[in-house]
Amino acid sequence: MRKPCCDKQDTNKGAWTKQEDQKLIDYIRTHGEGCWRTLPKAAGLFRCGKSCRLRWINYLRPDIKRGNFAPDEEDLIIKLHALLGNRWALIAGRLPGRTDNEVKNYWNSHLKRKLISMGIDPNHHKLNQTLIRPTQDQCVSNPVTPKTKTCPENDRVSDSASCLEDDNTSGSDDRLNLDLTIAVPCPLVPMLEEKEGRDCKELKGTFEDRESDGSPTLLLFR
DNA sequence: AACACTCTCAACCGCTTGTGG
DNA sequence: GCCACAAGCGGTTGAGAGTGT
Repeated sequence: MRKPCCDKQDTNKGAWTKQEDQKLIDYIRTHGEGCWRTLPKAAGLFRCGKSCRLRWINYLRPDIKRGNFAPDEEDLIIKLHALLGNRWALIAGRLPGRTDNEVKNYWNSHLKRKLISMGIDPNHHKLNQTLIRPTQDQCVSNPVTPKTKTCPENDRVSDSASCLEDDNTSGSDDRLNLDLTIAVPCPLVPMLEEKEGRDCKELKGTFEDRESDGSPTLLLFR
């Protein structure tokens, strides 16, 4: 039988108070992240270490990007989900400033439903046979760049689905190579541009499975 | 205004994975 | 290789906010 991660009798549960948040922030600022098991006691918190870790990672970390997901982020999540499944931490790792919890919640509350409403199976990212696809009148494909369909409701998602369909039919190549277009978060653009010495507002990327752990690496290029 | 219902998201729980002895 | 422990992850829950009637 596994030992509980903390003495449940002495721990607070539920929503965090401002004071608790401040204690955690102050402690981590001084001592850094790590050793979550001993942190609560050291920081004077009556919380279990896991709870502290979660609070920090999902809410208090200074680099967290809050607010609505951009269409580009939505698109990327859908593509990554098709690629990786429910591996939220991996997906979140490709979205700067987003946490696994946030991505998971957004998927469950928005994207999943969106795909379903469009007749796409969110688990397998395949079009249901019964789907009534938008007519030419409703959804005009750009003959030059299929990625820029103009469709009411949302085009990017349908685009993701169609692109994934293509991916699925392209055989069982082990090497992942998704052609993606992502928007770089605004605060990062100047940094990137300085580093790259060029306009980086829109970059193209591809995933390549070239790391020993098998996780795909996002390579940016133009 | 009051109630019911739905939605969102922070937080919890339990399992898995990684690491050091 | 085995064990114990800590950290990480994904599924699930529930409180509170929002919306409809």
